[in-house]
Amino acid sequence: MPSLVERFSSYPRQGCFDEKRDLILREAARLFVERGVHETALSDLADRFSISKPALYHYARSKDDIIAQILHKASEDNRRIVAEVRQLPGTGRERFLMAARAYGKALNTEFGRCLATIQPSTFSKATLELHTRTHRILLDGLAEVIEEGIRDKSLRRCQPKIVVLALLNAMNAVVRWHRPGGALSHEAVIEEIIDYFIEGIAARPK
Amino acid sequence: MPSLVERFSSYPRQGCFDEKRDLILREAARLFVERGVHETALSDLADRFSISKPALYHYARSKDDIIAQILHKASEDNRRIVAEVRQLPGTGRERFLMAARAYGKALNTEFGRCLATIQPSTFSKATLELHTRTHRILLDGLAEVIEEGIRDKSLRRCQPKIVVLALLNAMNAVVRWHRPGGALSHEAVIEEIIDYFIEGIAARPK
DNA sequence: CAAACTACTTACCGTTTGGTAGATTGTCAA
DNA sequence: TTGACAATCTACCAAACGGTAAGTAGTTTG
Repeated sequence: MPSLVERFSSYPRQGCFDEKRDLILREAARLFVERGVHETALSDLADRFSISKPALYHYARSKDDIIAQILHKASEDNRRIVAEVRQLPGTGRERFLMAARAYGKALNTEFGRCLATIQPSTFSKATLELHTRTHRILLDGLAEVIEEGIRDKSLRRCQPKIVVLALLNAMNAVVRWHRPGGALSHEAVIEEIIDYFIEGIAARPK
Repeated sequence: MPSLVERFSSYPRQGCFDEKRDLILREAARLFVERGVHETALSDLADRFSISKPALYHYARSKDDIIAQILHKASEDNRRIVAEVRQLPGTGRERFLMAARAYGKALNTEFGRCLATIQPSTFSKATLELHTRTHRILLDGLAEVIEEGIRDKSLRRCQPKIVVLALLNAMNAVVRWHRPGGALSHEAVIEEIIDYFIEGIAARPK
């Protein structure tokens, strides 16, 4: 599979605006995860595609706009997860498992990894507000599923919001410490973590 | 209780070098957690104590040295936790609980919070190496306790390293999302999270 | 008192970085 | 062919920041 950079230069000079922007955003997300936002200069990003720094300003209004666009793409996945889990049949426990797996999968993309590792202190005020609002949707959506699990007795009594925050952050951190190529794949690690949590809040036979 | 800033100016002009440095490091740690490392200029830190920026260079050789000193103080706590848990009696499960609680307590200090939230991408190469090495000690120490719990049958079969990483990161994240003054204290939140994990990996009666 | 030292100060420097102005090149439609 | 537009370039700027040079109060010591 050709790298993002190779695919960029294979595009014609004109047209393909959306595709090129997507490649730039994905490479930016990769660099932000790898080195951090402040350690990634726009000239670094431009160099990766062998274009000049001002050329980036055709695809984004500012550095913060790059971040905002990345967050927007990533949070769309999260919105979708919440929307889908609402329509899923089954017990609260089963649906929570499905939602957690979906989140783990979305996490394993450039945008997902960036959303998981980026520090809100690097956001502008407007971007921070947007991020907070969309993050709330995910948290509330998942906590709701746990509450249903408690009601239908598939899960024990617990603090749904704390469970969700703990699980999401434990999964997010995988992006920081897990390096592919080892004994366990990203999916396997995610599955393990979900398993510990579900077991931890599962209803117990008396 | 007087703030760090107030305590600084109450000291005499001379003497009290160690105390003053400690206050500066703690305030730096607070700012790093609140705004991030790159968003905290040394002049910001100096302003908090109403001193000039070069005055800071009496207490640290560089900005990275400030970070390194903070990390050193925080990792001393972690070393102590590992050393103490090795000498503790009881099952693996009981000892893991104690170690996790001790970590949660150390987390609720300026240096602990900083260690938990700071991004390694902001470290210099030397500081990163130091951090990686001391972090390993904590991870290995805790994983070892879980392995003993599996052997003594107080814990079920699981992946000790993944459990430790998931738990520590779930706890670290509390620093980012928990705001004191709500319904639950820091300690209560930590206790909840530990409980989910211990239940998640506890041995089951057949 | 005077030397020596601690704990600062003001003024400054070099570098990096996000962002802009304005010219230029390639492409397509009329 | 030519006008219009998309895409990109070179050159540049202002601001911020880490860090340094050199000098100066206050304090202790002989």
